[in-house]
Amino acid sequence: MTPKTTAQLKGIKEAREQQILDTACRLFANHGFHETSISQIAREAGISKGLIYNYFDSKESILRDLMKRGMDEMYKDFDPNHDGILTHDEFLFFISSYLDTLKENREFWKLYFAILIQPSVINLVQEEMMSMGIPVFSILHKYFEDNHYEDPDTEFEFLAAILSGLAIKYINAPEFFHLDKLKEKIYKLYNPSQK
Amino acid sequence: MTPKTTAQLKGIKEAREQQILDTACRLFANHGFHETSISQIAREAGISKGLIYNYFDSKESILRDLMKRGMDEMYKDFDPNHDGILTHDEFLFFISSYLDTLKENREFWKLYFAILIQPSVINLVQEEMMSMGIPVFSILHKYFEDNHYEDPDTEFEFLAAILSGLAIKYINAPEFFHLDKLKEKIYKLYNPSQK
Amino acid sequence: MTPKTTAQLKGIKEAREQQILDTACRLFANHGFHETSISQIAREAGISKGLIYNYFDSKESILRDLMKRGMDEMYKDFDPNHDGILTHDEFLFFISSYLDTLKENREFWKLYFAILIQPSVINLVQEEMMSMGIPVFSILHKYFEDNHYEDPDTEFEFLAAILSGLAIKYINAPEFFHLDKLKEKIYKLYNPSQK
Amino acid sequence: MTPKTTAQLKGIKEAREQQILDTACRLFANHGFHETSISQIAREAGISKGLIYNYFDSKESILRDLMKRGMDEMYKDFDPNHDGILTHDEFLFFISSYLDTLKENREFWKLYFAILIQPSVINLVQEEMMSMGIPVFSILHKYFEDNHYEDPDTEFEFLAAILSGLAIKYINAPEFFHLDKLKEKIYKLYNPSQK
DNA sequence: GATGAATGAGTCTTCATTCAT
DNA sequence: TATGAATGAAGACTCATTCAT
Repeated sequence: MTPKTTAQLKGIKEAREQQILDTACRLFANHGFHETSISQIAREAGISKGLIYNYFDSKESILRDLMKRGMDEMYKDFDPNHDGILTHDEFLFFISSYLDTLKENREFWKLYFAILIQPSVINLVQEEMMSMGIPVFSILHKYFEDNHYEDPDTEFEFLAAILSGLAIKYINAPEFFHLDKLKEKIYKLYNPSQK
Repeated sequence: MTPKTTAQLKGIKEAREQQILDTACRLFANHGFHETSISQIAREAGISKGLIYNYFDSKESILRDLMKRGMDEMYKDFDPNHDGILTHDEFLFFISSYLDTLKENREFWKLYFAILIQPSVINLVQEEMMSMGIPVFSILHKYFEDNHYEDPDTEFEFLAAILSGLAIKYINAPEFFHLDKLKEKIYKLYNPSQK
Repeated sequence: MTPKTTAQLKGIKEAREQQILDTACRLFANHGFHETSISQIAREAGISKGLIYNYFDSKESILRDLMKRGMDEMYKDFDPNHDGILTHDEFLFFISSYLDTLKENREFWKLYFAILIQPSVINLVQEEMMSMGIPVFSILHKYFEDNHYEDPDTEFEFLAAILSGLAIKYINAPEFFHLDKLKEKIYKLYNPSQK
Repeated sequence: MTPKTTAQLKGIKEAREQQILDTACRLFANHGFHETSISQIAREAGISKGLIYNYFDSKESILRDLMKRGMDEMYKDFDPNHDGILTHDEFLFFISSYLDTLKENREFWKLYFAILIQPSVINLVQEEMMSMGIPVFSILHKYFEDNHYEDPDTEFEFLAAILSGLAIKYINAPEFFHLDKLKEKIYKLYNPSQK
């Protein structure tokens, strides 16, 4: 009577979904969103074009899903006790895990920055990026205020630039960019004794 | 009556070419390369689609030309006496004029970073970017060596990250990014007294 | 425990079949044949896509079946004693029940006329329509001959036009078309005293 | 300097546009709107798919154009002096030219009724059909009022049904439908002496 | 019998590029 | 030189139909 069990179906669906997202992330990141075709994703994921539309409403929605999951992953180590306040240790821990995630999720970061830059694409995922990004930014900003930095605005902007710059450089040439040493340098920069 | 002189013709040709490049730069930067059509460039430049192909072989070649000219412009203030060596003042001047050019040529920089990030597009302009970029990078690196920085590699990578990061942040939100104050902060960072 | 009897199974099958046909009729009539998808029929009938193919060979065969059943229903009141001859009363009764069925089976009629008009679709159901339609037409024609109308051909054509026209108008705007009054008008038209 | 003259271009454009409309009308009428593909129109018009989009924004807009032109043509003989009032002669003339146009523009009428019936299509051209249809209907209705028919509403509905019915029958089987004789019959019907 | 994941051909539409004038 | 009509390949998306379970 009953065809495939619910559990079986759920398993298949989740595996397929992840398979599509992984392939799409890699292709979007390396070739661009508009430059990657659904056919290409299907081909590389080893499935048919049509099947993709059983799992996602549109090419855009794949991107949105990708961003949403990436953002969740990206900020999971941020402000660990979720009190909206960053201690110095939490601040350093954030920087450290940010640099670590660059290594671990290079493909996502490539995608993230490619999208950040393309107005035609950013509009598609603005909501996803904003919902995560804004709280992080404001907590970081607050950190500089709370710690009595002379010019918290500029400090925040500077840190944001460094973090973006490191990311963009590393994702494009990981073999020439030594994150561990750079991490140390940043640590020194934000060591209270030298503030 | 009198047929135009060769010089006149050349003048017209160059003007048209520049007109096409300017329009293309603006559109590529604001809407993306693949999202900008030749028709759109023609329309906004006030000429016909066909005419563009009298000046450029293809859409790609417009992009290549654009990058080539942009790079020339971008590094024209670098190492002013072309001795391959950067004095401290020349170093600061480079940073300063780099930040200035971000303001003046925001459109080009938008394009530059969008392209930098997409390997599939970068291949089209790799030659142009390399031929200009490598000497700059090696001279900067040499600066840190010559000035006996502890770890010139890391210093260079860090500076490169800062400059890229500033650019990418400023490009995307110029109203929230205060380049003048950031310039000061960087100056302090590289002030010998604090090395 | 006891496996279902053949009769029970047959009952289920017929119920399912009717359920599919009803849903399909409603959707085909309201959205068009090509605009209605098998998924939609399945969803609205509360069954799975695949199951439809246990009952019908194809989407087209659903339409064919629908037309066949509709035609049967449509002419069941025609020439009640099946003698191939229409008395005046039978003639009026036919007109009356035709108008009544427009009200009762508006959905089917919508479908019928939509199909009637599209030769490319009519081919799919031609056989069904012909096998029912032709006898009706010839009996009607005979009625005008038997009753010594001046020009039976034209009379028949005229009546056919009226009946089709009433249908098409009523189907599309039942709230603006008053079948009862129109029925009276037609009755008068065919009242022998005014022939 | 100047490429093709303006006149030449205009000539080409108009010819092409008409060529596309003619082909589309024939195909839409005979196979249905949704069932006709742009490729098919292009193929039968002897041009490329892409070219169609130089002349029309979309498949829908072809249909809209078609309806608009057809409506204009269709009502050009209606209420010739445009005073909003139909004399008896104008009334008969309208019926006569309506029947004539059925012969002359059979393809358009096929399209018109096919569309009238399909809810999925009628929405696309509602505006075009309403803008012409409503004034005509109200003037016809007024004719029956002005001429003191017992029940103008029913008279109007009846006439509308006859005209639609004649059309639908004729366009589907012109060889079996004798418009001239039917015209005479209708004339008699509306001859004042028999009112 | 019943399910729904999977397929792939087909649809509308866009656009870089060519070419007659 | 300059135009824009014309082409055709490619893209996102839909859907009838199949089939393993």
